[in-house]
Amino acid sequence: MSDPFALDEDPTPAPFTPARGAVAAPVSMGPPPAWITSLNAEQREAVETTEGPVLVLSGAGTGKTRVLTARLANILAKGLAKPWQVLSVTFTNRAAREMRERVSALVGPVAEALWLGTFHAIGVRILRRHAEAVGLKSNFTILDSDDQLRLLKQVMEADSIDSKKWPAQGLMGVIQRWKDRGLTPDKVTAGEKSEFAAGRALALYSAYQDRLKQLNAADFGDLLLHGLTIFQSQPEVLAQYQDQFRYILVDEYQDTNVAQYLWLRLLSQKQKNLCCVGDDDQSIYSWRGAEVGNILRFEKDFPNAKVIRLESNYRSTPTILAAASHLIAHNEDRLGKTLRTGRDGIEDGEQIEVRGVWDGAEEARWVVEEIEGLQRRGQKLNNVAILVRAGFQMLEFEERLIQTGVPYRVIGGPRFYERLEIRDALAYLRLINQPDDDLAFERIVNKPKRGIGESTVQKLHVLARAQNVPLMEATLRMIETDELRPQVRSTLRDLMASFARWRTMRETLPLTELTALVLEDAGYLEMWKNDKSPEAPGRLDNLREFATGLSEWDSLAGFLDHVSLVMENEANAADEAVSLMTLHGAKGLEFDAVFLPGWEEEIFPNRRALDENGQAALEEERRLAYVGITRARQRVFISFAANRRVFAQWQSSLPSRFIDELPKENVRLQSDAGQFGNRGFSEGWQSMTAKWGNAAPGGFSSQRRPPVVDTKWEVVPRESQGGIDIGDRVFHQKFGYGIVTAVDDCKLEINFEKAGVKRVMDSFVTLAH
DNA sequence: CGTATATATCTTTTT
DNA sequence: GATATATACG
Repeated sequence: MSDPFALDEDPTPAPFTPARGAVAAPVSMGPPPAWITSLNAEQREAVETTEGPVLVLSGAGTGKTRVLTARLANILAKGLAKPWQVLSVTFTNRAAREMRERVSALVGPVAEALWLGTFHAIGVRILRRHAEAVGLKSNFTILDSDDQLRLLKQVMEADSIDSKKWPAQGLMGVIQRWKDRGLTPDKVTAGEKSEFAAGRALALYSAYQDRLKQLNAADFGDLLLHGLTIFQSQPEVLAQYQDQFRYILVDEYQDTNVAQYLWLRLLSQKQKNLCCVGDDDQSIYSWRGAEVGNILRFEKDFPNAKVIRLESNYRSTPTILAAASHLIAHNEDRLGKTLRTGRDGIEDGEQIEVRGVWDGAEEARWVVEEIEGLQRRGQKLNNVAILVRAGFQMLEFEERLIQTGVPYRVIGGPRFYERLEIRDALAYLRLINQPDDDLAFERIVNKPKRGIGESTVQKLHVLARAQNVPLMEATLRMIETDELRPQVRSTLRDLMASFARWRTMRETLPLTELTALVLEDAGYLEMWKNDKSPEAPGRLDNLREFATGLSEWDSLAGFLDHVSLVMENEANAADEAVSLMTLHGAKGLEFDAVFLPGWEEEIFPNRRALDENGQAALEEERRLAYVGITRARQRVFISFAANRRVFAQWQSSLPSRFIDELPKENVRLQSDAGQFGNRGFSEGWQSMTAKWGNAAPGGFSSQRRPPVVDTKWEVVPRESQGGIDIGDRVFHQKFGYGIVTAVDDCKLEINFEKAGVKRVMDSFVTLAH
């Protein structure tokens, strides 16, 4: 471990060889390459200002990725640094992958040797080399949030804290926030004490960290936090990295948290060649500890920093830009930036479609119909996306897309590695890789059923704690005693022997075969073969797929890292398909046409977010809306439903306030009159929108003239919905009969006979007699 | 020790 | 409506 920078980990040939003709020799003469000359003045400045701190404020669609890749290519092509002397951090694996591909296209395979990856991936790479400095072994396990939660529950139980009153999830949040801010237990000050468990959160945090060390494991936050600790406690290690990284680039800087900021600042302190690219209007991760303030702090910490603004948008039509700008202007807390179109003589483009529908199914039907319409006019489905606020909204669209046979892919959906059978298989592999992994041990001791019940595991726990050893070691000791029933004892002995055998085979057998053998030997495959449930065959398929996929890996440790860090499924982008994903997942992407369903109060802006964080959360939700709109090059379709099923219950909903915040002249509002039978939905919806629009400050209804409904707009007489009072018996299409218990302007609270208490717009009910 | 039934909680967003 | 945990019973 003498030289952490030994080249053996850098798969680069020692001499720097430029790509096949792509780039001239280092310190090139002659005209600059096309990927520089094709940039506009600001972009070019951002690329060519290589020395000193640079902050690039780049609005949506202003060519941010282009600048980043050109900057990397420029540094390499000019020979300012070797690829392994350049550190480039992103937030998502997808962004990292894309950047590597694009830099490779410019400068060739040398790009492979760049330190390019997510904060977490880079963090792991560094931590594996210096694990001992924080009490871990180099082969430590990375825990996912599931393991993390189980571990926290154990820690709480050991401290006999009532998990009913204090859910472990809450503690996880508290600890995560501390870690996001770079606080190890010893740095949490008295003033930071959390409410959790009557102020015992800090003690629990401490205990949790101790347990992690025992398990030789780290959670996500640790990947960076430990790095910080190492840098702060071992100046010589820090100095090595400071010398190594001559240039540092950061993507999506607005989403860095304090820990990441400190990490960056330490690493760049010496050379000060730090380039951060971000957009405060696209900051959508404050719930994960992101601090937009890091953008402001940048200029303070690096007083001579050059600030470059990219405001020319090359992506969207002027209509879309205008709508997005108008919406985001409702935020008070922003640096202020004007996006203008970067292309001359471009047409305004189609108006934004806003559509109100009856319920979620209707919405899905409309969206897919529109998609088919676009497709008929030659639109490639790869360039169409449906962006939802939250994962649960995807289901309805999936169903409809399947029904109609429109191909789609879910991005960031239910993850392969999170399936139960895959997690079981992974637990076996983890235990082979790292015998201290008690969480994995507990998961599989009795899977398949071996007659090892809770009481046996308890005995093992007691011994493990008494002797301060991992469960696997405790088991080995226990089977030497006669404390266990003979049958249990021999089962465990067999299991331990199996693991010993597998561990020796690990060296010689390819991973695919090793996995197949382990699962077969353990009886795990047998278990699913005998399972009569309908999903069992699918699980076996998944396990087969899992084993096959392992053939790409030659090291078990490397694969396990991949699983922990790159939880996403590799989408087969080759096929033409509509993308379905969350708004968060869509950041950094662009499409010709974008569908934004579910623009309803409670859903978007999300109520829980508002409950927790009030005004700040509202602004973040609005930024999310801004991100959604600005993903589109040509068309934006926004929709909202009057009724939605949440859990198993129907709820009525109001259009999102964000709809009101769109500029009237760029919007085409549609409501299909007559489509809802004669019960007058469209009438009700019009009156609802009109009234609600009037009530909302800055609303558009008073000014705008939508083609479809405008004429009836102001005409709907107030009395037509009025006349309903407390105590009236009313009828609602979905909820049935009920009694009105409260009236708040046009909103009613009704106690339905079947559906319980609901809040409903008055226009959706009729008086019953 | 294993299985069956009841129940509570879940749906904000991700590495 | 689905899944994970709690409880009772065999």
